[in-house]
Amino acid sequence: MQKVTMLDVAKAANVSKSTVSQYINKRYQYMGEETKKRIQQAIETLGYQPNYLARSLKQKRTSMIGIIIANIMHHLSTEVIRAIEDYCHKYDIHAIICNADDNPEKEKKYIEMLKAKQVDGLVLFPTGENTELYEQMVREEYPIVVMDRKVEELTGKVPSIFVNNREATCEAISHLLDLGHEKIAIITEPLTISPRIERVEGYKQALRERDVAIDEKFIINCEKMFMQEKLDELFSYPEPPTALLAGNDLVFIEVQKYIKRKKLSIPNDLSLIVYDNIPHAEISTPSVTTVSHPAFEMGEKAASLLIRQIQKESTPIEQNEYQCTLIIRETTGPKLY
Amino acid sequence: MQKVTMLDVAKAANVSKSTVSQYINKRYQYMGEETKKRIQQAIETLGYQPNYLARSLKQKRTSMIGIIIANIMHHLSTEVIRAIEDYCHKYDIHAIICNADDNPEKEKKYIEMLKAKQVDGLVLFPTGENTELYEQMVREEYPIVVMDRKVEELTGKVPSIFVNNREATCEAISHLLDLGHEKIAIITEPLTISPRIERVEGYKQALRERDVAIDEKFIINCEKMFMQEKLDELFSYPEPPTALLAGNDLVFIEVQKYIKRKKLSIPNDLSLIVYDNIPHAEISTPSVTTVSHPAFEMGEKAASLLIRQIQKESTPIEQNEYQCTLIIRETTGPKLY
DNA sequence: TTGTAAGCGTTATCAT
DNA sequence: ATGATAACGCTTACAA
Repeated sequence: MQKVTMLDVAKAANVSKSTVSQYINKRYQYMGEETKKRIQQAIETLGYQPNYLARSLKQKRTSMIGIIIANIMHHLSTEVIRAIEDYCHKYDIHAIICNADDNPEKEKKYIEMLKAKQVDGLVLFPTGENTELYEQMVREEYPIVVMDRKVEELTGKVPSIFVNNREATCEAISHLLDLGHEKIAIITEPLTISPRIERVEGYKQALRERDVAIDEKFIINCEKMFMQEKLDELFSYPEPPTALLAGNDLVFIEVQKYIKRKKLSIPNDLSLIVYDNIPHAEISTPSVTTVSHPAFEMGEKAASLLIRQIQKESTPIEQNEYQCTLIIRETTGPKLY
Repeated sequence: MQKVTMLDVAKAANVSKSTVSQYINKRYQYMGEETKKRIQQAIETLGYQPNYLARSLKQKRTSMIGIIIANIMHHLSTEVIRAIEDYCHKYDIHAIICNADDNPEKEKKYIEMLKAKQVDGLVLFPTGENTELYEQMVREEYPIVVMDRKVEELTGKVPSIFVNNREATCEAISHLLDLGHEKIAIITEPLTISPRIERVEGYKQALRERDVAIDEKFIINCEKMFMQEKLDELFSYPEPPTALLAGNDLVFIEVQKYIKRKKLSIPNDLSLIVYDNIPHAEISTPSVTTVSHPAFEMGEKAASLLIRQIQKESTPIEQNEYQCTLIIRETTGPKLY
């Protein structure tokens, strides 16, 4: 295995380590043609591969960044990751992905691990629970970009990327109202993080703007494992909802299960909007009306902001707000039968 | 940022670097209680975090492995990755995922990059096109586990994990025959890698076993971008197929598009089986009959085989064949209307 | 144009 | 029980 070192190459080429190093790093300003050839020759015959570890240790940068994802199961996460990776690729930077699984312990562990591995910076979808750690990183001026979830210790202190949850949800609900729905429900996971709170706010705002009474029974916030029973309850009311907004893609799965179990016909029995990009929205039958993130742009922006920080360029500590858009498809379309 | 080093801790605690190192590595066989406390104290007040880079350089192991995925878009990939990560986690090993995107160039680049980063070993879903590189790794006795695709340079030389593509496909087609179908089509991507070839073989075998004529027109192997037109052609024959096997999850997407475009009703107009685990097979409507991989076990096995090699334990160079299973759901069920 | 040597932050081998 | 000191494989002044 990897045993051939730069010194071996140097010996084989009859030059010194440093000359080989120059060659490897393409700093052949004044290097003799002859020497280059000998070195290249030696590298090939020995099958030499530089040891990035050693280089990183010396250079104090690893050309790696970390991405701490709150929950990898969200499709948005994978899209953003992909965009970040693609962007980093251009800079020969490698991204290491860690899934905190909505668990602050894991988040902490991963952040510490990545820093120990000397990654040059972090894109963070925070759980929100590691206050001290966040503050410490801000103090250290460790390069960070925060995404998706607002946490007090970080907003205004590091570049951030959010979306217009409130407004986009408001627009979605307005669309349902336009279609004539009056009994509209919303179902989300517990209101522990900012996007969920903002989405419920947007829901209420839309109803208020149109003078539709807000019925708290139509607002469900619970863990996924309790959603089946909550949905049972919801639809057993005398006047059940005729439209439903699923607060994210994972919630949608629960809704789908319910729909299947009750053999509901969509959109005949129930109109449906799903928050978040979901993979088969377009091609499933019926196709799914969604509130969709510009995931690609968000990821690109995150990567560029992080890389700027790493390269010590002045980086505006701004909150970048991206616009989610309502994409109307068949689940809110005209009745099918 | 990270500037506090072991030496700083040593000074603060009034001991030497080596003592701190002992402490960090929990080798306090003979270490004084008093000393331990002082060191711990110093670590905390300084906020010291060990530099894994330096450690790895010295120890010649990084506690990282690489996973080269041929195509991350396959759901099987993500499941296997997840299983590998979980398993590695127990050994404090971190997995770095690289997506070769079915591109041999990228595969080569990533393999070389990962080796340069000194990862301790590789789980490889090979594209099959990097003959020399594969052979080189075998020569170097670099720890490797190969998955999913058989390539000549590697089989029999490194531990491998495959599935019974032929038999499982045969079973799937037999099921369709049992249901009374006689016009059964199969659609896959081009026959460039072993699993696809084996699946088509299984298809033919099933028909032969039941004395059903093989109609080459019913065997489609083409790039995804041409599938729509091929499907148009397929269903415009005088006697179009009444059942279809989609050769993997990505092909299924194309099939879904077609179904939607033609407003086919499944399984009334067409029975459907999809090879590969697909995420919503169970909860979509109609639920999808699949030939499903034991992805979790495969991933675990891969990880364990790799870790054994890394730890220099004797590792059997065997081909582990896992069994795919036919899971019958509604797309091959009785007609719905 | 190339070589010498110091250092990056650890671990590991000896001494003490 | 703890400390000196030499690696690990590379980069980078600076010297030649």
